Amino acid sequence: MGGVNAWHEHATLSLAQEGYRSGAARRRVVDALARRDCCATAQEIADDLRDGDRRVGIASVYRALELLDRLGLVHRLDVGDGTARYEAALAGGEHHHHVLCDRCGRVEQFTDGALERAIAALSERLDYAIDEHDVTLRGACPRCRQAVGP
Amino acid sequence: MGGVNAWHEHATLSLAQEGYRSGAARRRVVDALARRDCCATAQEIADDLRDGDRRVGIASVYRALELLDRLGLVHRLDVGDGTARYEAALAGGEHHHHVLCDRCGRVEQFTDGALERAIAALSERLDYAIDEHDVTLRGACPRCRQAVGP
DNA sequence: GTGAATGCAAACTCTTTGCATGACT
DNA sequence: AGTCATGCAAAGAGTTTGCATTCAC
Repeated sequence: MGGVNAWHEHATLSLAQEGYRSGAARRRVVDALARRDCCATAQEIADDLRDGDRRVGIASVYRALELLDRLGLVHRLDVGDGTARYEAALAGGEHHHHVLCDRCGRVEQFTDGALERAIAALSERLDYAIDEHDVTLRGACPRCRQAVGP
Repeated sequence: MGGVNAWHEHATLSLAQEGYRSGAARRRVVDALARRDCCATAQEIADDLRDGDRRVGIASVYRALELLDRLGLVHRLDVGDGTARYEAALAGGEHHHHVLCDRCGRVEQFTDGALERAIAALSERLDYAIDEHDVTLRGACPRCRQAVGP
């Protein structure tokens, strides 16, 4: 728990240690990511940061996200709708995967130990030096399932 | 084996049965997909089909792929580079997943029974009615691994 | 004061759509 | 012959880049 707040601190510290200056845009993008518990698109983050007349340019959001991704502080993921999503990368390899409702487009997260173990074992037998993995499940979410049936 | 040739026949038949006319563009896209053993982008397929002066418009490639995807004859996948890839969807749920080299961009396939079992078990316990899943691994491929080290 | 960070707008890439022409049944 | 499929070109959507201004150090 409290991983998200810890992430905020970790991200801020990492940026400073890498010699990046603390501008308003990037700071607010980090804030927005820390508040979220799951992934968000660049546009969602930009919208989230609109506060009256104050707004962060979408280009700055993309630039901040690209930097954070390069430093390993966020994960970029693509659920197949042509729009990238980003989320805080918790330290210690702690991570989750995603379920996408193929009817309403909702994205949720899940974790599964057996899945992680299967992927770890699998990674051993491939010739690749695996350092990342994504799993995306697709199906009707409880709400849509009820509305139309399986 | 010979699943790919079987797929060609299956796809052609399905399209006819659904009442779609057999135009040159779509027929050639099906040919190209049947020849491939792994995923390809729309552009790669279009390039593959350039034969001297004969060429298939990129719009027709996209239209064919979209139709095939809608009929469940191809799978669309996104490895995170912002470009969709497509591959023949073999009948009987037989499928594979992908490893992406994060240095040279090469994409290869793999299959893993334990992984499939873990996903099946996991699907049972989620509230979603899961009907699809993708797994993408990322890491240095053997060639890049040798060139720079792990 | 210097150089990085930001915002705007233009450029770019991938994908989709409109429409006239050509092809299949 | 009638209608669907195709190709071209233009439109869209998401993302990146150029450049002048502002801000952090």
